[in-house]
Amino acid sequence: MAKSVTLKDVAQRVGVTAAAASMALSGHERISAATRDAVRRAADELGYVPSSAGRALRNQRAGAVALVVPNSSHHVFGHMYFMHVLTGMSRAASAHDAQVIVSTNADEEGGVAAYERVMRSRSADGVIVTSAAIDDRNMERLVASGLPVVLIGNAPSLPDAASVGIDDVAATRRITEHLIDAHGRRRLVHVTGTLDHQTGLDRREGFLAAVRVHGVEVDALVVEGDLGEESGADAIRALLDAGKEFDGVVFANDDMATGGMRVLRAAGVDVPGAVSVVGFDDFGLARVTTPAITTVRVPAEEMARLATERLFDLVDGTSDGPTHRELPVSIVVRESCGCGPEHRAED
Amino acid sequence: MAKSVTLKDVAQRVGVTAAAASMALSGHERISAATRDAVRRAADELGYVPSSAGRALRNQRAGAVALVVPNSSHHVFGHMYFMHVLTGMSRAASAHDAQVIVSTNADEEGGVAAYERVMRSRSADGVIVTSAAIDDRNMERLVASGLPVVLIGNAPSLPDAASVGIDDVAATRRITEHLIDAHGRRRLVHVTGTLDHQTGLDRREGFLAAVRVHGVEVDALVVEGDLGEESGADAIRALLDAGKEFDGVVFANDDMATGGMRVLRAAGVDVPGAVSVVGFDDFGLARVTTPAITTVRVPAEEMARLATERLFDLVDGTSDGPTHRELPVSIVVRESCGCGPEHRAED
DNA sequence: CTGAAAGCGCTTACAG
DNA sequence: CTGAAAGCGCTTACAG
Repeated sequence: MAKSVTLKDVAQRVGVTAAAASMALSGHERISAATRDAVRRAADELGYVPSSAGRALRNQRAGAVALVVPNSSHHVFGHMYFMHVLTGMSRAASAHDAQVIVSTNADEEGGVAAYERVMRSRSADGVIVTSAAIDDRNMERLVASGLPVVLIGNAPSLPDAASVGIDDVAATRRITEHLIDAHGRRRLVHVTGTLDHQTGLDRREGFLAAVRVHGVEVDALVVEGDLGEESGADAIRALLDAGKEFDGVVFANDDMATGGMRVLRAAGVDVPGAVSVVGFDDFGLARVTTPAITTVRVPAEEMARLATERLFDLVDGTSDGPTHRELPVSIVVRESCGCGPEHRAED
Repeated sequence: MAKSVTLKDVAQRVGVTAAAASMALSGHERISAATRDAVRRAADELGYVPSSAGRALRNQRAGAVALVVPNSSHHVFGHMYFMHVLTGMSRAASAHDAQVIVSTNADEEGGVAAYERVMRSRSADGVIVTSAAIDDRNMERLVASGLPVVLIGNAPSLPDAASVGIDDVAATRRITEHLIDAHGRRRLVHVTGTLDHQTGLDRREGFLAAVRVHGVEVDALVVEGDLGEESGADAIRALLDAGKEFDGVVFANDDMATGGMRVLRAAGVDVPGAVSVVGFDDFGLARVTTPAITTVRVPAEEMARLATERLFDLVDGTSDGPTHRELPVSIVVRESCGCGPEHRAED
């Protein structure tokens, strides 16, 4: 490793101690303006940047936050989602001069879960966890340990956890009602997400609430999917093969909607003429399919930004206990439901 | 911060010094098997994980590698690309017990570039840089500084840099030739990427080489794009408005191809009937459009994995100077060119 | 063979 | 007011 510039180097050049140089750089008042400026100039000239390790050790603080991605969700969520989350985290972390560590947690069964490794090694001062399965024991342990954690999403089973999410139930209910009210659809199908994740349960509940209220539940069908494009295709194929009749499909995400629409088209079923389709997420895919998908826009980046802000509060001790923050979502109306050109229905 | 378990805690429980405990955990031979096991058991029981800061300070090594994303390329590359890169990096980093830091480098004009901050603060032992502009002075400085850096992509202007890339020229030439040879297209258009990036130049060169060799350069048109979906749309719209005639378009990426196809469809031009279209990247988008896009599959994850392996070689000093590694690419034949069902043409 | 010091780079509490 | 020690957690080179 190339020898790097330390505080001592800066101090020596100015003829003060490292301690004084440290204070000078931090603007401590006991250092005269003259030496303060001299030290800062020297630091600039030498290209001094504080050692993160030295600082972390002394301050008992890593100056970094981590994004932890449970194994289970590797296939579960599309890549785009994580990019939005990373972008949001980076934005917040930059504002706090902190680094972002990504722990895509390969395969760790027994032993300390990757969640905890990051924390116990103090590489990060806190972690953002997203899309963990409901019964993820490691999550529970981590939250119980008292280490700073903020979840993205809703976790009713972890009431002690700070979290930032959206109202999946209400959103799915609204978009389902759009099919019923605006398009007169009555024979509705819901293709669920993974049901070991809270979003899967919530979106299904929202769908069921809508059909119940509108009295069209007798014809409603629920098919289990896994959020993958193929599972959307499989679900529709199974329905068609079984001779089921339906005029609207509420997919728990856009990926499945894409797969489902592909099968419908191949079967000669017109979307949205014969069957209205809606999705969920709007992470990029929904806009580029043909027809473009009417969907619920999940503000992933903003969720991540807020979650990270909250995490810093926790780390700094500037906060008052865990709270759940809920963000509004909007429905982005495109073509797959039968509406005209794209527009957005605000919350 | 919750008080964490240190080596001293482990040592005390067993009744040895921290130094001995350290050696025991690392399996140093001077520690007897009995105490070695006792220490390890104690470490397990207490949930001891070494402090990354302590270790980094002592070892003069962060145990982390960073992914640096220049500002300039925020819009330039789609999100998917970065996820592939991150996945590849994580894989390699895990194998070396290293963390991955993401430096999405907000806005830093003067002063030390984010590139260098990460390195000088020794938060990371080396960095992977992807998609830097050709004339990025900070890149040059970083490479010149001798700090471990590996580029993803080709950088002929930085011969001293280790890098992992693909042959953009050959790949674009091949896919252009596919339009000429397999589909008899003669009036070809190329919509370029950003020309301040090497891939932009290389893909254009590949296109030009193909039309030259096949004697169809008289009708060839080159339009400058910026890799964004809209710029693909704009390029085609301009061509149509100008009354240009063409029967094949080689887009420098799939995003632009998507935008271009949208405009063609809106103008009533059949793809691939009247105009064949091909893209580049295959990061996910090309598969879901209608028609699906025939494209060059860029092995981004594998490039990142190899680049990271190379980076560790550099960090460890296990390597012999900078080298450029080139990965093979394949052409994924789908519908937009006029071919039948999807298949892949290997390199 | 083993015990314990030294020192990585930093910052703050303490001694003078 | 200012100088310099102490100590964060770790590991290895050194002293005994």
